[in-house]
Amino acid sequence: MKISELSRRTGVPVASIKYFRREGLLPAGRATAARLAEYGEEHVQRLRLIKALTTLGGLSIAATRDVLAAVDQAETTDGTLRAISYALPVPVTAASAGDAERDADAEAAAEADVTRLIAAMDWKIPDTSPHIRGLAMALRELRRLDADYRPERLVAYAELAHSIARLDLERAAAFDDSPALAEQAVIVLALSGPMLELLRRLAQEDQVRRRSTLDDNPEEGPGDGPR
Amino acid sequence: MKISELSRRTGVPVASIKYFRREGLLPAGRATAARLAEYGEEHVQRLRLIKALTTLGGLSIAATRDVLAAVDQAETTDGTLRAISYALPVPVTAASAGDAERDADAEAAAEADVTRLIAAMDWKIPDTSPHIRGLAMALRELRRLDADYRPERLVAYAELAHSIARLDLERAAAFDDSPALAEQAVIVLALSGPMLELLRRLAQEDQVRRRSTLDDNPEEGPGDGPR
DNA sequence: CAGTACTGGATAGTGGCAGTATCTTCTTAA
DNA sequence: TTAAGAAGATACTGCCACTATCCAGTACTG
Repeated sequence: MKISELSRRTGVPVASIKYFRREGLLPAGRATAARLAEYGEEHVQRLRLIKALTTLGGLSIAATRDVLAAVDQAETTDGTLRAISYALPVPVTAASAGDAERDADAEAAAEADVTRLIAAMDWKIPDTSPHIRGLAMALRELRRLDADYRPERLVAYAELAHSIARLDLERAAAFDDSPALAEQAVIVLALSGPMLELLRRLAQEDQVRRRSTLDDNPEEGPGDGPR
Repeated sequence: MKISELSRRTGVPVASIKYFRREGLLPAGRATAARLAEYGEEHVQRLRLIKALTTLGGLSIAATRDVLAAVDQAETTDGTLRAISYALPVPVTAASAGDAERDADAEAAAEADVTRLIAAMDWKIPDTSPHIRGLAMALRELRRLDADYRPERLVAYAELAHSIARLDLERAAAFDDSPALAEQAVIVLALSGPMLELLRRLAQEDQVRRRSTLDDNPEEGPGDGPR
């Protein structure tokens, strides 16, 4: 199909398709002449994925390129999963300069907290993981706001995060050895977050409403509570 | 204190402090003369909160202003919680035009799925909640990618989201009737998400690594699994 | 009490990002 | 053979989050 039809099928303007090609998110079409190319279903699917990663996943164009590169280089199942896991940008990277006084101290303390949490959860994660630094920075910032995010508190969240990750990986593993693995894996790894965030917001809304009406009854009605 | 000291204490450039004032995120200092003002600890704290909401929470300046306005208008505990819950921006708002054919159909079907999910979870949420539309749009997009996010699948995530929301609200409720309630509430409601996302990514990393080494052992070691 | 440094406020400028538009050269179907 | 696209290169736009400059007014300094 021509680029105009690709545009029509996906709803992405021609100029944007060209832009994605320039930025390396979309492979070129099969050239049929010096100045003509043919696009196929894989381009349609790729554009859908690009849109999902950017609008739902909130990824930048640059991050999307990196993630898609990992998808394309998929060799083994594990390698694919790992590559995608690292290609995804770490939310919360840059923090502030702050008053810089004992920044190093606070940073080190926060990182130690994270290390302890990881040990408590029995997670196997290399010290070099960017997520460790990200979480440490987040905790430092929260601590500065007098928010109570001590490790004991965090464990409850960590256990829920663990359950979510298990659900995610189960879903990704279902596509093991399928050619669609890499694509489904990136969907699961990159888009579960935003979806979960929406569910969390809905659940929060419910909790807030319950407080409003029952007010001083922290217990719940029938039919809820996981497990 | 003068603006320069406020800047030094918080690490925020003077020009940015002025910018935040202009945008209504930061109240003006107490005027001591026609062209001089005095800032206090509340300004320091407010700047910390602004930084946390923008860098950790990923909120835009406009969204931060709205959230802070809700914090400042805090009257009752419940009102505060509700105002903040609605002031937070909905991730995933704008979607695509797409091929527009049966967009309306798909949209309606997705929204029905969400309604069914909410009923199944026994959540009390008004039909007008922006999160419902947001989730519906997210599901439609995922469905288009052939990702398996049927309601049955979603329930498992929803239950976990419910648990998280309960943890969050418990923490916020601990500050009930405290003058810091609104502030702590906004921290809990707005910043739990990013923190959880980091934890989820760490947990994902662990799961991926476990697959790599044990490969075909989906069961786990000791010390994990929530409840 | 002059000089300098600093202040709050208004306004203008900057840099990055994600597209969007234009221009030129080519291809092809009517 | 000519008008309607197509492909690619390059330039432009709009938004956002700052950042810099300018101005009149204040305050410490010696």
